[in-house]
Amino acid sequence: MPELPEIEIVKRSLFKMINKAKIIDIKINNKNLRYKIPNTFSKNLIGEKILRISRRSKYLIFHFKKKLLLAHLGMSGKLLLMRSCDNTIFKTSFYYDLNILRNHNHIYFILNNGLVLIYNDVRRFGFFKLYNTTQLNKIIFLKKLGLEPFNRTFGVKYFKKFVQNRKKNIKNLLMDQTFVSGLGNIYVNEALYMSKIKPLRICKSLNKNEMKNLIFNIKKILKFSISKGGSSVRDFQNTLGKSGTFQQFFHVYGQKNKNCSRISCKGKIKKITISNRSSFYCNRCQI
DNA sequence: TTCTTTGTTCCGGA
DNA sequence: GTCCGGAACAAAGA
Repeated sequence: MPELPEIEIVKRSLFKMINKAKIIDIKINNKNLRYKIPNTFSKNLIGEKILRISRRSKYLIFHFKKKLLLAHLGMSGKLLLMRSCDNTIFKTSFYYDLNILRNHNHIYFILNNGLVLIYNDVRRFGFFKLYNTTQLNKIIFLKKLGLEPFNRTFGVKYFKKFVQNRKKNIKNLLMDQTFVSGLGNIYVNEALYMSKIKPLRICKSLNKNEMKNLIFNIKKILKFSISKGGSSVRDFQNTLGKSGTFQQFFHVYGQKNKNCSRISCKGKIKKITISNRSSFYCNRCQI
């Protein structure tokens, strides 16, 4: 379930291993990802050198001389690197001890540095889209996004202005990618717990201190998770097949019926559904 | 067999 | 026109 920290981890491991590599071949096993991969995809990418890899929200961007490749991992997408052995790479010479089903390997990018970048996605909700431009502001997916959480402008002033006349609850506001981009269900639940705010609170009702604290905690929790290699709940693994450990630090997500981890609090963690998504909160310290 | 899970888009109602 | 949230999407595990 890749959210911002997980994508950041993937970006960093990719950068180390394949930045400046050239794509020399592409094999597509399944075109039917969230958007169908066009027939021209391989032809337009073969021969291109990866000049830079960046991240915006939960999107990965591969930069080429005159093109951009936008990638989204959806819910279960994984990018894996494998070492190729000469000319038999598609038969037997991939080696991996990961618990990953090979028939969910949808795309193989063969690189000139002896590595193969594999896109694996059980649910096929992820996508790749190639653009004939190097300008990020031409990409509609990115244009719609709100501020990055680490942006300095993401503060109380921005929050106040955005929630004016809004009736949304705070959980849904934080999930709204046009408000702040990169958070998903896990980090929203955890950030609200840290901030002692109940997920059902109407966003307008937060006072200035609560807003300030919540914004601070969002930045803090994302940074901490990145430092732990992200969370490995269900499907997430980084590009080298390593799992993150942030899930060891969850206080509410998946903790239904457990005692609140705040020493002075005698509350219990409740699970409710908000907009078809599970929400977890302490019934005592989150107000 | 049914429910749950994930992020995003689409669509209908207020 | 704007805002909001439910449904849909794929697939697997409980």
